[in-house]
Amino acid sequence: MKRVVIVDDHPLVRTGFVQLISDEPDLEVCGEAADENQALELVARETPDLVIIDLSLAGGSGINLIERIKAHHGDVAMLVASMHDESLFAERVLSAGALGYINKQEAPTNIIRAIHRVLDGKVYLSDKLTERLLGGLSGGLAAPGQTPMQRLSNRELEVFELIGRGMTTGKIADHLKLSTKTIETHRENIKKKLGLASGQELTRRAMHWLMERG
Amino acid sequence: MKRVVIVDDHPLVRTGFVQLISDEPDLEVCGEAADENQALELVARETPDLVIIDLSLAGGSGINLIERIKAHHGDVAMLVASMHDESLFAERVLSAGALGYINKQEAPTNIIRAIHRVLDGKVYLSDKLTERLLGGLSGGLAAPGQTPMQRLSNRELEVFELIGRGMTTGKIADHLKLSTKTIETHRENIKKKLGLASGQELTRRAMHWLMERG
DNA sequence: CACCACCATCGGGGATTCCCTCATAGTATC
DNA sequence: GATACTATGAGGGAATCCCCGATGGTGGTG
Repeated sequence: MKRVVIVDDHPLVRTGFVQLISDEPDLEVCGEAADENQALELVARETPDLVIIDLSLAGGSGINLIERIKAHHGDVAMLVASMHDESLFAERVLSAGALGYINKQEAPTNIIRAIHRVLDGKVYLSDKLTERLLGGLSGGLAAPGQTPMQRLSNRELEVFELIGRGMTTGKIADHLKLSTKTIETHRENIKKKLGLASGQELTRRAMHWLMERG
Repeated sequence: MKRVVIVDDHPLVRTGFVQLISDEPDLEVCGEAADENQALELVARETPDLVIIDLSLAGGSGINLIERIKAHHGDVAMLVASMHDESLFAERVLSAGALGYINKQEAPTNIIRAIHRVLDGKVYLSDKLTERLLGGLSGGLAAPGQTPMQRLSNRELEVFELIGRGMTTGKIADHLKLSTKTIETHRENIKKKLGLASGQELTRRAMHWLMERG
């Protein structure tokens, strides 16, 4: 019998999880929390096998909670449930210490599957995202253990940063005194290295990256 | 015994509602729907006393659904449940035909209270919001220029949100079954109303806005 | 009712960007 | 030197951006 703790600031969603998990013969809910402090206290007291964490917690993005649980109870499995598009957060969530990322819109069957996979110590991501992440790695075998970001050349990083500042392709070309075509190529290469599907996503990613380092 | 239909694209939240409502002696759930079409068909077939509607439905902002239900079944009560901050949507929702607006973060007690009020044909809003709306009426009639965001029309708000999700113009047109040209015009008008200079800025603003409200 | 303001829906047309593919010179790395 | 990566650029078709304008609908206001 695996014991599960649920962290979500929406009572309705918590109830949904409890119902879903209670229907499984090998799972039981041993506690609910609505915020970060409650969650930490609960995990310390109950020492559950799994913690399900909502990303959009009020106050403290959820990622922080993952890191703190990881630090104090390294052996507990964590599954993140979010309503955001995964592509934005999945990597950060994994590197913070969680084992899986699932969207709340998913069918209950998939949620259950994710829970079981994570309890087995395996990573769970949607097929689409797994594809994307693995694709990014296989694209360049040259630099194995590196972050996708670290694989960017200096020039590419420079362009990436300017994109994050909201500059258009033309402005960047102007600013760096290069051809528009060159910037377009850089954009393509960056997208390839980071495993991004569209220019919009590139802009999005660049912005987020900039925000994290002031 | 009052009969309730639930419209929400998150299975977990639906389960939560069902649980919550089943615990009330005078309420029962007579159907669930995950999108607009299912919802309309269900309401026509079951003729419930109350429809609980999630605002952030995938495809057709929920406001549209309210209007269509109002048009075809004017006598059914509608309560909107959202995870968004009420201030932006409450007025739109009421003028579209719903009787109440509640945040999913609310305690179950409050949700039940809202359901009962709306079933009685009365308006339900949070204390804070009631205050604000009434205050707005009595205090200054200069109600017009509130937040720039509030000056967006329903459709524009819908497009804005999809932009924030990273959808391209084409995807949005496809998603809403509209011409690309229409979406382009909406983008232009949004930019004008929010005082944005470029499409990049529009994307940026839309993303930020989305992140702040989960 | 007539009028006006706004809304939602489309189109034209030129400038720009996107996206994919290819190419060349320089520079490491081995 | 051979091989890889980097930085620079081009070609071309599709899509988008951004400035116009247009139509029908709806909601108020005199």
